[in-house]
Amino acid sequence: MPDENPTEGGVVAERLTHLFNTVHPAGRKPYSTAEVAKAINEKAGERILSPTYLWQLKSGKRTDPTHSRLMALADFFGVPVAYFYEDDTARRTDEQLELATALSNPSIRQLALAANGLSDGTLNALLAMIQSARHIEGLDPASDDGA
Amino acid sequence: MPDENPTEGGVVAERLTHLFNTVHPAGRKPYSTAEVAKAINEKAGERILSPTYLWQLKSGKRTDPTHSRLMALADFFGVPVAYFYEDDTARRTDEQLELATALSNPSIRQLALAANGLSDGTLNALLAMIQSARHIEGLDPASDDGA
DNA sequence: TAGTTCCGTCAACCAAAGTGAATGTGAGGA
DNA sequence: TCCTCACATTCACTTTGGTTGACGGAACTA
Repeated sequence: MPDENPTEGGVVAERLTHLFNTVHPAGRKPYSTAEVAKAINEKAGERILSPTYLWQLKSGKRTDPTHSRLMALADFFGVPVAYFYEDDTARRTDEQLELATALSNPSIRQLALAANGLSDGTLNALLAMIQSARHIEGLDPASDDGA
Repeated sequence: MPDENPTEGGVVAERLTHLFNTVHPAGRKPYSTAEVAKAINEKAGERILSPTYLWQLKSGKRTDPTHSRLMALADFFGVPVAYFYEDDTARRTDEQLELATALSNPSIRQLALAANGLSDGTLNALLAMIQSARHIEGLDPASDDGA
């Protein structure tokens, strides 16, 4: 039988795809499966998974990985293991994912920490400044899908 | 032959054995593997694992179960999945998420997100501005404990 | 246009996870 | 003593997680 159903086929696939699309250094296109596999293996110092298998997981051909491999993946993307299976963990994590990648830039982390405690008025003024800077540098307006 | 080498079979076996020994209704002897397997399968409404396999995990003959099975076991014994592994991975990701939640001020979130992708020069300029704003508003200079 | 490289995709294969059925053993019970 | 029941243990077998190697297409270069 042709398995078309994307939700039944695998939550893991869905979440993984989402991670690939969203978690990557700014100004860079998404990681390839080969890159991620290589990074994971090198960090671990042993072979954890192959590029092909990672692709199979991502595309739903394989659905239920060994816990140790899932841990390695979660670690790489900086999400808790439960992200791949539990809905509200995923939702909460997603909200923080974009912020977390932004904060992987040391300058931005510094910025955020420095801004902590400032009055709302000042924060708004700063935000306005940043928005025009984005415009000047030819970036998209920052998405503000506030909770 | 005396007790098997406890490290040989892996952490999972050790933890699982401990759970079998300690987690059971008072005034009752420990669950048998068959009991646990049956309980898990009945609760799930489908076959998750066999008694034999559970015993193999417990005794270290099998070491790296599928994540879904591990979840079922953790659920039965009422422990988090991470319990079965020496999970400093989990601890590290948790810390990461803490940083994100710590910055729960929506304005600062917005600020950080908007700043994402800006050039280093602009970021430095912004940081300088923020620093003087702190001064003006009578706040301490932002601590910059790097790393 | 041809050569190179990287990537996603696929199919055949291998190894390890997971099962079923049989054997051994000790505790009751008639 | 013999039977039986519940459990741990073992092993040959099946299933599926995971790998290897190859192919075609897109992007870059000469």
